[in-house]
Amino acid sequence: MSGRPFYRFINRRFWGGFALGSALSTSSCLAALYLYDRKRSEPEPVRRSPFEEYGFPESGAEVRQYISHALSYDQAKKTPRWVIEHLTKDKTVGIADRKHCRFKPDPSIPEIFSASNEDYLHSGWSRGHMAPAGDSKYSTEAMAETFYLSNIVPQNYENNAGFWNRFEMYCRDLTQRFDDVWIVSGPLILPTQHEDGKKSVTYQVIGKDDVAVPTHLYKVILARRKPSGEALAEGAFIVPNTPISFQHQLPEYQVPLETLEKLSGLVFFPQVDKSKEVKNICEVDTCKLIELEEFKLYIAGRNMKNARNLQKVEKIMSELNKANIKPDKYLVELYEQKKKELESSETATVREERRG
DNA sequence: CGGATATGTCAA
DNA sequence: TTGACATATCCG
Repeated sequence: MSGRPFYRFINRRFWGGFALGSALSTSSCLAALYLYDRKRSEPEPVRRSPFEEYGFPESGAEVRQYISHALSYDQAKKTPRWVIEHLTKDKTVGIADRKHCRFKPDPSIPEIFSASNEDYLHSGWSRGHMAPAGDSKYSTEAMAETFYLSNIVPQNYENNAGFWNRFEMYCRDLTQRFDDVWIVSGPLILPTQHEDGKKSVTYQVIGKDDVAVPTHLYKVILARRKPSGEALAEGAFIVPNTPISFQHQLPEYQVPLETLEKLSGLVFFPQVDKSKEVKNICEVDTCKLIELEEFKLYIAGRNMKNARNLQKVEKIMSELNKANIKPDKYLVELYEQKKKELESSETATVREERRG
């Protein structure tokens, strides 16, 4: 159950009527305005959610809640302002599969404020998740909701598949060492300085809906170990929306939380008691993303599982060899297994063809 | 894991 | 004929 708040519906009817000089009487307009104002001064309380423990980045703002995440939406930019998720170990495992998911407009957002898939098609930008699909493997419904375009921003392909992807993997891996991990992700459009020293904010927009292309993406991480009473671990990161090579390390992009708050206009985790000690996640944990070799092996493993013929299988191995990467035990086992599987099925089809 | 794109199916 | 949806193939 969601949809647009009643006051906004009234508001749009009112202004529509006003512009047309239409049948709406003065009194009904005033009544509409009264309802609008009254509704604004008494906002509906948001549904209780596990995210409230340490507060949303904006209080009093309209918050959309899903199974696995919640977000605040920017109706002009057609992207989220921020997306918050509560990540635990058990949410990252399960049978939900992104191959069965599709990007689609969020049904709870009015069409005129929504991006569409066409906006992204051939735009030169990929559809980048803020709450990652891979964080919701425990639930097909939750994963499907991460594909709503309200959770998506235009993102550089290479950044999305590379550095940001590895960043997300690191966040998931945090659940191996912390019981609760809260993550806020979102886009930033930062000013640029020109040759004359003047600064301005400019950004590309794509598609008929003018979806705003962010210059940067951010993540704020808050992590907690449960029984210990140990200090919370926190980190804020600002990552440019451009290709980032494997030579760059995550801590290069860490900023003081206050810096990100100033740039974004948001207060993150307002209910965290700042008088208590809060530690830097990069000091308490590694902040180390997986490296080139491990990453390529991982990709090769995925491709190996999906391989449909022997030619593909051999190609995966030869390309690793070309990149001078030695297959690990896991991949070799996968390779042998796949080869056996495909050989038997191919001889079976040959037999069938002879019969037919 | 993160994506794009081309083509096919089926019902309105 | 079109749009929603699925499948196949490609890439890092």
